[in-house]
Amino acid sequence: MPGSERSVAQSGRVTIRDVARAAGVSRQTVTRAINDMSEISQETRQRVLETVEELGYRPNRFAIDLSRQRTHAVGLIVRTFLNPYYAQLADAFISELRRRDWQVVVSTAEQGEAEAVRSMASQADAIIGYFVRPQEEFAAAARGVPIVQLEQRATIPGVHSIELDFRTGITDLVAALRAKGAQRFAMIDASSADSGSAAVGSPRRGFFEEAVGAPCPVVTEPETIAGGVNGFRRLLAQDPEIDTVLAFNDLMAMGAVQGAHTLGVDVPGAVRIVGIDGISLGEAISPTLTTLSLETHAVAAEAASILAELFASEPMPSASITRAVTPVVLWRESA
Amino acid sequence: MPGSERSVAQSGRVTIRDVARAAGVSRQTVTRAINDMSEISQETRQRVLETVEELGYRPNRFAIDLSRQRTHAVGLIVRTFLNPYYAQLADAFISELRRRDWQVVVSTAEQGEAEAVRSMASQADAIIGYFVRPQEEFAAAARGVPIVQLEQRATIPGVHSIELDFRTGITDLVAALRAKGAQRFAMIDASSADSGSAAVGSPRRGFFEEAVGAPCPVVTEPETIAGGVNGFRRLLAQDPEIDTVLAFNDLMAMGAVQGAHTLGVDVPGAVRIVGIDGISLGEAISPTLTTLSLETHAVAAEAASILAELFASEPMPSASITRAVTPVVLWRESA
DNA sequence: TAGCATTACGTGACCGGTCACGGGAATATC
DNA sequence: GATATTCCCGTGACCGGTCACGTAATGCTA
Repeated sequence: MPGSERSVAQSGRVTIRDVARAAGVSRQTVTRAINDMSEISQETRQRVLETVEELGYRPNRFAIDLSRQRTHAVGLIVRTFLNPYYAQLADAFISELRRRDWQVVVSTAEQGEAEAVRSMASQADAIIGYFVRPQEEFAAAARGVPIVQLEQRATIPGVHSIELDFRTGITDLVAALRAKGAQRFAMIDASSADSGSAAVGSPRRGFFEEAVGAPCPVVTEPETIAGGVNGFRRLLAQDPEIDTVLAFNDLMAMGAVQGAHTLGVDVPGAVRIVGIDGISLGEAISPTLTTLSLETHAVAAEAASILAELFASEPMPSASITRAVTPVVLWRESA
Repeated sequence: MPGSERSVAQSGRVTIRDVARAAGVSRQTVTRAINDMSEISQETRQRVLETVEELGYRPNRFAIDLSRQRTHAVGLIVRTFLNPYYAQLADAFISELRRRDWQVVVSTAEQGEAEAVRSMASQADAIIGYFVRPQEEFAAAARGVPIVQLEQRATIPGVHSIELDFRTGITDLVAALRAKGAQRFAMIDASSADSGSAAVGSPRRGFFEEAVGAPCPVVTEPETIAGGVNGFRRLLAQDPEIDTVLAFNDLMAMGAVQGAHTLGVDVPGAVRIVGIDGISLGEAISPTLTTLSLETHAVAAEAASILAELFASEPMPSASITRAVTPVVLWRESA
């Protein structure tokens, strides 16, 4: 006769004790049955499992995580899901993190990045985020929770990063474009509405000008379709001879294609248009969009591996870990 | 002299006991300080808070949730983030659920809906999902965790739903289209690749034919841009006189617009094209896409309110709760 | 038949917080 | 001066699991 647990008959949820009592065994034996452990006979396991089914027992995940001291919730912060690039990024992360059996908690940075980090820090064991404001602003809000920053290189201890090697990607792109006959380059840059410094222009622009090697027309627009339309119009007004336009991202590039269409400019016949991102929607327009793909799956895989390393090492290393991913050109019709 | 806690000097994390010891107070006093409770003096609170900062103490969320018996993780399952509609839906849910301080755990149903529900059930207190397979298939996998099903009405106990009133929405749409001169309707329906029954056609199609009142050309294509392109081509080949085309969703409608453009058919001059979804990207093409908006924000708000009701009532009601949301036409350029 | 594994199970302690109490000291009330 | 009240603060129990042990029963060997 097994010792009897002090019964509780608690209202509401059925606990492991209820199952143990009903099956006439101890809590530990129930644990062994549901977790498929050894040191239990086939018959007992069977009986316990049936009892579990009968009572509709569902283990409390908080209790499990608490006692196992295990951690597996990763927070993902992006700017908005309305830009398909971030949606695609999230999609890549979800499948990558799911593979490792990690929970993915998502949030957007609409209320501010520091605020998003702060609230995420109490819910997740690590934070992966796409931030535009300087590291210092949100790093403190993490209160010790490690952050993996996307795109830009991190330098603060505790903040790691997946760096996108735009220099190589854009240099390759320009070279390939030249080989196809491009001569007069131009760019539609994003207005750094909330990016750190003002009039300096984006890094993408810097590498672009560096690769082109000569000063070329650049206009600045908001990161939207409409911005792309406008940008293209302004560029053409500024220099009617341009034959190749790089846009800050795919959304703006799609706008540029639309703008060209409206103005009766043939793409890619008269002007080649290239975006940056690699969203699958680039195939939705005509001509389909040639773009510098940011390789979301590779980024997700690298970020996950950094996290795995972080979780495994004890204590957490304080130095910044950085991995680089190089964008590659996705040749479609617009260039 | 306060009684001294049995010290542990555990490796790794700093716990509430460490803070208590360092500040020379009890655990309860630390709790009072960090949770901004009463029954504590200003000076003590200050001192404890400083100690917290000093030690970098961060409360363990599992322990909190376990002892508070509080629950606030909502799982969101969509088919894929690659379709902007689902991304937009997720965006709406994230901001709605964040407002209520609920955690949002996301997952896609790429590995099958039942499997997604099963793994979500152990991580979340409720599941919101967009499912295409019959309720019976995934309802069991939830093991008692309440589900809110989107779009289709649920009938199984424990499965609630936000129903989209397509009958009203589509009837209104067709009437308005008629008022604008539409006479010969046609539709590009989605092939029910993984939807329950085969040759019957989608509910959207049913309501459309009901509203049109007469048999009209319908072709079936996969739910992609390419499907839309193809569908438009086939429709025109089948009946060159059609003047209004409804597509199953916005992605397909965008494909149809592109197909029309390729065939040299003027939109909306010769043929009006209307989608269903209301994605913001519909403004990205030219002409911009007229569409039946599925009101993602309203859907998110209703689903959240069902959840709030569910969490509040004790025990959880077993009957199905259903709220309806009526789609509204978003008039843009293509119709 | 003593000696030793092996199998199958049970018990106390613990994870890190919170809650319901209880109690001492200072001030107020009669 | 005795009692009541208020303000602070501490202690034990508990949330629901898991882990490290302990132990009884059985089988096998010497």
